[in-house]
Amino acid sequence: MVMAEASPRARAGRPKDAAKRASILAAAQGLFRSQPYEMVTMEAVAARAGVSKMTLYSHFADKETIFETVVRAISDEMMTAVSGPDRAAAPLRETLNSIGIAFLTVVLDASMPMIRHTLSASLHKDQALARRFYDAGPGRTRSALAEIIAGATERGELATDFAEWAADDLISLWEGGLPAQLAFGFIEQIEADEIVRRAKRGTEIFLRAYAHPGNG
Amino acid sequence: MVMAEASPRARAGRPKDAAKRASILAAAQGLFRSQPYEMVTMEAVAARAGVSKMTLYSHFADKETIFETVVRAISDEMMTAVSGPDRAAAPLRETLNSIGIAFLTVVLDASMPMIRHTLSASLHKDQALARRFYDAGPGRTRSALAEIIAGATERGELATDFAEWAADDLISLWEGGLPAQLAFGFIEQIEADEIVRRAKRGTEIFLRAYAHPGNG
DNA sequence: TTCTTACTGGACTCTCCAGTCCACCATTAT
DNA sequence: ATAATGGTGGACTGGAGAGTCCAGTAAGAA
Repeated sequence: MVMAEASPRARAGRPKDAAKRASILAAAQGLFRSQPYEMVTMEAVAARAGVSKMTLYSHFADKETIFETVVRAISDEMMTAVSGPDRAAAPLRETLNSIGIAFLTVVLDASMPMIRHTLSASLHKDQALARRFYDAGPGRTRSALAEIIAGATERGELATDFAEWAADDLISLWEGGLPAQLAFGFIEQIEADEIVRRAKRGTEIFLRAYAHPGNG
Repeated sequence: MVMAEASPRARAGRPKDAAKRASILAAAQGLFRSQPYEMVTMEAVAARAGVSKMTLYSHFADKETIFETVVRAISDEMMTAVSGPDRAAAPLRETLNSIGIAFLTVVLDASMPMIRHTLSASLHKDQALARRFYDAGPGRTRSALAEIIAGATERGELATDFAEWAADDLISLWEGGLPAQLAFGFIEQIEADEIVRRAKRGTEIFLRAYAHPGNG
């Protein structure tokens, strides 16, 4: 008569449908990515998920919880994208390029601006969530880059003053004017080619700016 | 018995109070800068302006009109800030620095993120307004920079491939990670010193990346 | 089978907010 | 003075959307 089973305890009655939960999240993600938080209605989420509104509320406490779950999912996506292949072996330029591509892919191709936008709105309520999101995504990238840059500086490949600032520079160069363009709605979608081009170009300029005087 | 006077025809009755109109705009600007559009209530604007709600609606048709007027005011601010001193005489580095400072001052110190945020939300309704805003502000800066950079390239001071892209790079370097920081709410206010530091640093890195091989 | 929980659809409550109406007072032109 | 318009405060309307309730049905657990 063991009460607590390790595995998810099968309660009596009909179990919740995991597929429904998934489709709710997918629907919400789609909507949160294409419009600001306030404009996403629960009705719309339910309709898009092909689910009744009550089911929404049975799986998630409220709108904010759904949003938070979506954000967390994207955080995970970012984490895996950025901390992808091991970077010890490859030369600096290749390493930076591949991180840049991964970063831009998530940040831009996933059409993050709306999410980011929404985040800043919900900050007033939940600064902790924003912090988590930043730490999991952009913040992690920044740290990883700073580490790489510091290493390259120690090996004499680069001449940087302060690795973290240099990492900011590199990220900025990758992004170029894109976030603004997206925020203003001038751009809808970005092709993979374009992402690669931008990442490579940003890396190149970065390396030129921070080239060690001795090299090159 | 001329009907149409050139000057604003003095209609019968009590004239509108220009000061009230101004205080409404000031109040609205303050609010729109500190929170997203949807959260700014007309009640709040009226209260902050020290004016009744009806007066709001007598001066402006509706909430969107007030917002648009605020945005236009900031556009003007940006324009004058950026197209400030004549730039023919001064050396390139100084020119870029002063533009950078002006740009950052408006974009960051005026705590634009919320406005930008709001803009992107209202895009769905009024793409034209967003375009106007961009053209008056960031777009104008970009063009001016591209022109300057193209000139410097012709004179052999810089080695750039495509002036507009280089302008994007420069702006990105000025901004560093700030827009993101602001969007996430990690930063509230930025001091003038910090702006100057960032502008100078960005310019320096830009010049290093695009230095003409021949120069020193 | 029977019990328990999940899901549906729709009606419903609550709250918030943009925008309006009204009765009254204030200010200016003629 | 008188007409015409501006401003005030408060009550009001209308709409939208979050979250709830309920009666009925579906589906796994015991």
